[in-house]
Amino acid sequence: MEKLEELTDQQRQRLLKLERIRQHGIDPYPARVQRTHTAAEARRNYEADESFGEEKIILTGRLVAIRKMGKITFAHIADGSGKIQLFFQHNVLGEENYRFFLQNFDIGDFIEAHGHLFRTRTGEITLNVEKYRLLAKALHPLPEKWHGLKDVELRYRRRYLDLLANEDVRQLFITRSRIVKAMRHFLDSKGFIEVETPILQPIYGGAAARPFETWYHALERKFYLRISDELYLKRLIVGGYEKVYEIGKDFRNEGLDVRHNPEFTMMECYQAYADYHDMMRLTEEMIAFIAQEVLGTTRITYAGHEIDLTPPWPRATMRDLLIEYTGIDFEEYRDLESLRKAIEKRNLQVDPKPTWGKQVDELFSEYVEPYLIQPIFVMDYPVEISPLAKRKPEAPHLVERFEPFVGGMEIGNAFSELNDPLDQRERFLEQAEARERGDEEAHPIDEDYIFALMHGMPPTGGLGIGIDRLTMLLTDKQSIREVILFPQLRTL
RNA sequence: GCCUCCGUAGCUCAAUUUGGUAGAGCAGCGGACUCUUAAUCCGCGGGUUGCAGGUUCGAGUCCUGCCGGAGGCACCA
Repeated sequence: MEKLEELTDQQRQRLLKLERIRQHGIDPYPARVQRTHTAAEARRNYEADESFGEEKIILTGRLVAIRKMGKITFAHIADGSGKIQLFFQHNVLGEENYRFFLQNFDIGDFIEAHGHLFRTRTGEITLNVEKYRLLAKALHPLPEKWHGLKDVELRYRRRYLDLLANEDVRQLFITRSRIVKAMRHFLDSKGFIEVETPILQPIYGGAAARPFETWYHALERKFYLRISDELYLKRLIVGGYEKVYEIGKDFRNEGLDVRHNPEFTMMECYQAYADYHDMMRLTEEMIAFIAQEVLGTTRITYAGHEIDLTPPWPRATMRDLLIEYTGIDFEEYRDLESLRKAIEKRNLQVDPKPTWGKQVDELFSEYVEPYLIQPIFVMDYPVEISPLAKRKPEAPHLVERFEPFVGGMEIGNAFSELNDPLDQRERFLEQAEARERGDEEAHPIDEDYIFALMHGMPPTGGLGIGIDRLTMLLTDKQSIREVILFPQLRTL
C-alpha cells in the first residue's frame, strides 16, 4: 500500500470506515465464520420447497452490489457458488444497525448475513437479513460492475480482479482444471501411473531448446530447469514400469508470443511394448475423451473453424503433405543445396536453415502447418531434428515420429522411442557437433541416459501434449496468456 | 532484438479535420426515497493525461528518448 498522502479518495474513505468499525469494538477481520449454506444451496433448497424459508440460515460472501432505497436496501453477495440477494430493512434491523451497514459497508467487503429466505415481488429468492457481521473489509474499490475489467495488462497483472469481474474468465480456468482432471482420469483408466521427476537437472534434455540456468549451492554447480521430462521418464521404463506419465511445468528460455510462454505445462506419457501407431490411437482417443468430458461434445469451434475431434484422425506423412502443399518431394532433394534450389525454383518464401532437416521443417511450418485445421497426425520426420526417436526401418533418414495438429496448431509430439544405446550415442554426438557449430538448442550429451539404455529398454511409445495449447483449443482462445493464470510479464 | 499500434479519474470511455482552460457513466461523498435488479432523482468532490525532455504564446494532441502492454517479424513446442 502506498503512503497515506498518495491514497486515492476512495481508499481514504474506506480507511475511514475501517476506523469507525474498529471504534465500535468490531474486528473487521474476524477469524471465525459461520455459514449454513452456500448461495446455490440456499437457492436450490428454497426452490425445492418454500417451507425452507422458515429455517434460519447464514450466508456469506462478497458484497457485489448495493441498492439503497431509503428505509430498505437491496444488495447482492457472491460466494464461490454464485450470487444471491440480501434485503436489509430499517424496521427489522433497527435504526442503528441499518444505518451502520449503509455507512460502513462497501462493495467488495465480505459479510455474514443471518435471516430467512423469501421471494420478493419480482420473484427473486432473497435473504431477509435479521443480523449481519463484517467478515473482511476491502480497502480498494472493485472494477466497475457493468463494463468489468478490460485492460489486458491489468487483467494479467491482477488476475484476481479479472476473475472477480469477468465470469467467463472464472469459468475458463475451471475448464482448464477439468481438462487436466479428465486427462488424468483417462490415463489412470488405461493403467498409467503418475510419477514426478526432477525439475532441477544437472543435464537438461528431451527437446531442442535453451534452458534456464540456476545455481545449486549445496552441490556447488550449475543446474538447469528442465526443458522436458522425457529422459527421466524413459529411465523409468528401463526400470520396469510399463506405463508412466507426468503432468508438470517445463521451462524453455525463449521468446514469448501468442503460442509460447517460457514456463508451460506439458503432459508426457510413455508406454512399453508400443510404437508410434499405438500412441496415435492413444492421442486421438484421449483428446476426444477430454472434449467429451469437459465440453460434452467432440465438435468444437476454434478461431471460427468448425473442428471435429472424433477419432480416427487422418494420418499423413510429412513428405506427402509437403508434396501436396508445395509440390516439393524432399526425397528427390536429399541434400541441403538441392532442396534450396527446389524451393527457389518454386518461388517459396522460407528462411534459410543450416541443415537439410531443419530446412524441411521450416518449409513445413511455413506452407503446411497453418492449414492443418482439422485434426491430423503428421508422420515421419527427418532424423536429424529428432535425436531421440527410432529410425524407420525402411527409411533410416526418417524417424517414427508424429505431431498432432489441430486448428493450425501443433499440440504435441510423439515417437517410437529410440532404444538402441549405440545409435543414441551417435545421435548425441551429432548434436554435440551441431552445438560446436553454434546451435544453442542442440542436445547436450547425457551419458547417464545412454548408460540406462545400455541395460535394455523395451520398444516404447512416447507422447507429449501441451496442456496450455490443448486448453486454448478447447476454450477457443488464440493467445496462450488467456489460458495461463499468471502469464509472464515484465516487472514494473 | 526489430517493426506497427496503444497508455486520459479506482473502472469503462470522450475530448471538434488541422494544438486553444481535460469531460461523461459507473464507483465515492451528502441528501430524498419501504420491493430494487446497471434502481431512480438532486447536489458535491475526484486528474502531474505512463515518465523525462523538446517545439510552441499555448501540448492529452506535434517531435525525441525511456517505461509498460498488444499484435507482427525473428526464435520456438
